[in-house]
Order: sequence, then C-alpha cells, then structure tokens
Amino acid sequence: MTISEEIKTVRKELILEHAERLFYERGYRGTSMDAVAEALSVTKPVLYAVYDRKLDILIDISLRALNRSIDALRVARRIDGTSTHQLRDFARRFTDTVIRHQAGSAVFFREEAFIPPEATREINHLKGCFDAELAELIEAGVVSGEFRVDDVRSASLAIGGMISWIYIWYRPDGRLSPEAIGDRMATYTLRLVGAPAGNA
Amino acid sequence: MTISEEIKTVRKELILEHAERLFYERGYRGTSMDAVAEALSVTKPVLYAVYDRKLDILIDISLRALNRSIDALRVARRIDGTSTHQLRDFARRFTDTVIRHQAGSAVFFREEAFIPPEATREINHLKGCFDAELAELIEAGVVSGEFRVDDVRSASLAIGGMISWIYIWYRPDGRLSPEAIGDRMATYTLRLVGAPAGNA
DNA sequence: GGTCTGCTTGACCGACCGGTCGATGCGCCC
DNA sequence: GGGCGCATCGACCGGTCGGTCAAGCAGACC
Repeated sequence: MTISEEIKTVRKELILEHAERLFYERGYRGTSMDAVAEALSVTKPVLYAVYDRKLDILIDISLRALNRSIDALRVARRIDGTSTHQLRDFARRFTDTVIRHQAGSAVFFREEAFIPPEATREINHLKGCFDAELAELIEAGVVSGEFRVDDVRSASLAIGGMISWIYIWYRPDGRLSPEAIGDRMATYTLRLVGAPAGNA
Repeated sequence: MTISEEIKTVRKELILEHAERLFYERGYRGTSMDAVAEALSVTKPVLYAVYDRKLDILIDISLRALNRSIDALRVARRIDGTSTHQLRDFARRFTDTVIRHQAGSAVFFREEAFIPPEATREINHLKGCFDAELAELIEAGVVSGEFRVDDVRSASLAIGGMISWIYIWYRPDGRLSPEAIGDRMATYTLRLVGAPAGNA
C-alpha cells in the first residue's frame, strides 16, 4: 500500500469515528458535511478527498456495524462446547458489541431503511448471513436436544431484536453494568430457546 | 365543539395518516411538507392551518404510537386471570399493535431521539408509564410465584424490545401471519420470565 | 345581481446543504 | 534562495425546504 493510501485509510477511520458520533446525536440528514469537517478540524474538501459522497460514509458505518455483529456470532460459534455454551457466549458478546458501539448500531438501525436500493446489496447480504447463522446455531441446539424451539427463524429474530434493542435504552450511567446486562441477556436468551440451563 | 374544530380534527386524522406513511417510507427529514400536502391533494398552507409546525405532526405520530402500546398493556392487565394470562395477552396484543401500525412504530422509534428536548416531556412520561407498568405486571407474576425473574426492569426491556423489533423485520407478504407471530412472541415472552406455561 | 367573507392558492423568502473549483500557502527539491 | 507540486482552503453554485402572504375564488346572504 502506498503512503497516500495509508493516509487515506487512517483518515477514513477518523472520519467514520466522528461521523458516527454526529449521526448518532443529530441524525444522518441532520448532520451537514460541514459539521463533520468541523469536528475533525478540517474543511469539507478534505472529506471529499477520502469519500466521494456523504452516503458512502453512512454505508461504511453500516457495514462496520453489521460486520461486528457477525464477528460476535462467528466467534461464539467457533467455541468448542455445546450449543448452550455457544449461544450464551453469543448473547454476551453481542450485548457487549451493541453497548460498546452504541452509536454505530443506532445509526445503522435508524438509517438503514433510507439507504438507496442500489447500495444495499452488500448490506442485505450481511444481514442475511447474520440471521441465517444465528438460526443455524439455534437449530444445532434443537437437533442436539439442548433447545426446544418450534420455529428457529422467529426465535432468531426475537433474540436478535431483544439484544439489538439495547442501543435504544442503554445509558453509560445506568443502573446495570455492561457485563451485568450481558449476563441477563444470556439468561433470557437461553430461556427463550427452552434450554434447561436458562432456568439455573 | 364548533364545526371548524370538527373539521380540524378530521383533517388532523388525514394528515397524520398520510404523513405517517411518508415518514415511514422516506424518513421525517426526507419528507417535505409539500410532499405531505400533495399526498392529500391540497397545498401546504392547508397543512399549516391545522399544524403550526412540521415537528408537531411527528410529535402527534409519536404520542399515538406510545398510547397504542400503553393501551395494549393496560387492556391486558385488566384481564381477570393470572399474571401468566395477562402477560400472554399483552404479548399478543402488543405484537398485533406493532404489526398493524408498523409505519407509526417505525417512525417513532427512528425519529424519537431527534425530537427537541422541549417537546419530549409528554413522550418521556408515556415511555416511563409503559416500562413501569410492564415491570409491575412481571413483578406481580414473580410475587405470585408464576414467574422467576431476578431483575424485572431488564426483563421488561427485553420483552418490549423483542416485540417492538418486529417493526424492523415484519413484511405483510412474509412467512408467518400476524397471529402466528403473536403466538410465538407470547411463547418466547413466557419462557423469558420463566413461566412454566412457556414450556408447554 | 352585487357584495362580503373566509378558505385556498401559487408564488415567494431566507436559510441550509451537498458538492465543486480556483486561489493560496506550505514544504520539498534543485 | 527560487521555483515547483500538492494538499488545503474559503468562497461559491444550484437546488431544496420550512414557513408566510397577498391575491383570487366560490359560496352565502341580501
């Protein structure tokens, strides 16, 4: 990679970081490119040297949010253990991801529907991966007799929604620590799929 | 009520109906008042004869969405039966509400964070009511020995999120009927609180 | 038929925003 | 020290939007 490409990469990182925060606080459409530039102490043309369009920033934020979620799921599925262990680990990891990247999660879920169709191919693919792989994890637990679920697809959506929803209500100064929230979500998740361990 | 007030009320209804749909499809910021007016086959000043500001339309959409949710919860709590019966009924009713008013739910959850603070008093009050009353329902079940929940607050948020999330993924042409989704959500909800009936 | 009243209209305003471009200034090499 | 190249800047453009207003129109009443 050339030096200028290296610079571009680190700049993208900085732009994404600040844009994510601003989009979170004021919304995508409520944040001007001038505001993003000002947050970075540069002017607008500097942004346009890295990103061609404002929309591309939103797309990158969305892809990163999705990839983080998928990573949490795949790491959990690679664990050497029962489906119960894997699902509990996923619930904890996914909770941690949503909380640690609350702004990115919120921006993605709030703005996703307004990304123009020509740019949603990769996003939809990743969404499909997440849902399908979570359903596979649950299905494996059903097959092994650990879980009792009639409809793994709706169970996946229920679990994914329950944990994703944290981006709406989590506050850093709230009553529960992120770890405590993760433990509770793990318990609720195992109960939801009818795992005996959920009643422990 | 005078005739003109009567007219204003029915017009508000029409405006809300169309604005809700447009805000859902294009976002609040992505929908111009001209677009709302055109959908109603009138011109902008007619809208401003009923609503002083665009923001007031969004606030009314939000308040209606919240009140529908609270109604579903209160109706369920008035049922003469066990906490298990009430919670199951709530899950079904709330699911039905989110699905039947998907557009309104989506607009509220997506735009809520961007409603300026001076207009959020009533909205925050209603949100507090919903969470508190759902927590009360669950707590009653814990006291009666029907549910086993360590932390009713997080359980409320988990259930509320799991069902609210339907606005993200429900499609009218989807695999499951609204009633089937309601049944599954009811099952997951009862399992989540550790109700024996959830394992039926 | 004329006039008055009140609603609707289309045009308008100022502000804002995404994106671009010529000018500028800084550092590097000769 | 001088000149060259490149990144950065501030100004600008076309378009859009929320909100307003004076003019016009239709219907009612005399």
